Amino acid sequence: MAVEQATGRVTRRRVRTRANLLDAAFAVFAAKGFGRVSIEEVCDAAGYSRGAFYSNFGSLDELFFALYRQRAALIAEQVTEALALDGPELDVPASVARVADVLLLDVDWLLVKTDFLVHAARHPAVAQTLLEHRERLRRAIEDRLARATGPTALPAVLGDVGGAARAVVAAYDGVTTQLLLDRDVEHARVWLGQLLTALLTDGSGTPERDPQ
Amino acid sequence: MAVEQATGRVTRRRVRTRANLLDAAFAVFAAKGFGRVSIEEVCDAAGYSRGAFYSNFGSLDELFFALYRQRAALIAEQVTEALALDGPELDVPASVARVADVLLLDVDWLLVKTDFLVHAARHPAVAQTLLEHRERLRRAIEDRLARATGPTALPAVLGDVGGAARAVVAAYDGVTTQLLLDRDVEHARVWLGQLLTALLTDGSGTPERDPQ
DNA sequence: TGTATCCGATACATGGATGTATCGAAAGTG
DNA sequence: CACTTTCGATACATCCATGTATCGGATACA
Repeated sequence: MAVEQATGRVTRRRVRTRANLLDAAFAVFAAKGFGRVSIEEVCDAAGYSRGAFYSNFGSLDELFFALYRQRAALIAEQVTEALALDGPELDVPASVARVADVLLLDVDWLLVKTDFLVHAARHPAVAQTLLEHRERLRRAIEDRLARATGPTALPAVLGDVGGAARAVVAAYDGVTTQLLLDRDVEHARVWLGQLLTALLTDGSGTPERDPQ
Repeated sequence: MAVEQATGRVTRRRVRTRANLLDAAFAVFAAKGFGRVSIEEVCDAAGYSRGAFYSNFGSLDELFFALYRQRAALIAEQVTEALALDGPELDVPASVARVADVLLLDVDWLLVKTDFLVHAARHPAVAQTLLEHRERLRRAIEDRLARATGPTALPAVLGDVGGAARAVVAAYDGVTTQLLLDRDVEHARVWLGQLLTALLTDGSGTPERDPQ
């Protein structure tokens, strides 16, 4: 079983093999999909035996969850970084381009993420975690939008800034779905750009601003 | 293996068991997810033994594919029907409401559909089929939009009517993703409505029309 | 460097899923 | 109502994945 050492030694070797297992798992999951992967396949890919696995994780589910957390945190960090590059002014096309680069670059990640989504959809506790993660992302977008636009700057049908932020997430999810099928990253990028521009502006191609 | 009888008798019993297997498969797949389901589970749910399965299908993949085709055709039919209820005038809220009823009503179907998506994402031949299916759906929406709006009636950022239709599909996919996690069908419906209204209009809340 | 602890490899037992071969029963055909 | 064909149940052999127990080598620490 997975060792929960509350106060044991923190072995250097352990964190290395754990990281290796996670990396290998990412590749294997991306290639074959969670649910079509055996523990042994992950171990083979990482160059370990199953003993190593059971010493670090209790089950494939646990590994999958850890993998998702690791990678999602990485992406979230990169998104935050990309948004921080903006000045106080919100340059929609530029922001979108940078964020889209981060979010749509790695199709393997999208595959694993979708696997995780459909897994979460059937496990309420996991779904809760994922919802909270999405909530944080949404809030980051919301803050960014609020910082640069006035209360009346967005199309009224979306409601407040929160609605706009949720629309951004929905657009991202929608583009992702198509991208998973056609694998055309470049097209997905420009398409996401168009979509977000349409959602965040009045249709003239530039975002509405406060009446000065 | 699955019997391919080019010119045999068309047994009545056969079609019945096949249909029963498909129905049972839908329930089991929705509950546990493709990839976590064994052939025997499907047979148990349907009240047959594995002999019946192998007499009708060659593999779980084959059954899954048949299941998707069956249900997708059903949904497509209902969508077409819902769109046909419109008069020549395009009443965006009304159309959206009817179509959303069809598309978002059954969370079980969304689960199976997403399973199929992620399966297709890793099997190019399957992806091709799914892309073609989506293409047909998109075209139906496009026709419907073109019938009721003029060339300049939609926000310019989306490009032509084709772009608008793709935006509709993307919005649907995006809302679906969220719905899978929070399971709030009612909220998803109004949310999809808002989103589509925002995409298909100039932001005033009513669709643009040809200048008369 | 000694040594106590930890980590991961190996071997084993078990359960479950798969595919096939065979046979009795059901359903279509004349 | 024969009787031929098809369908699906049962039994069997095989394989693969899982989880656990054990043990030797690696690692941290004094």
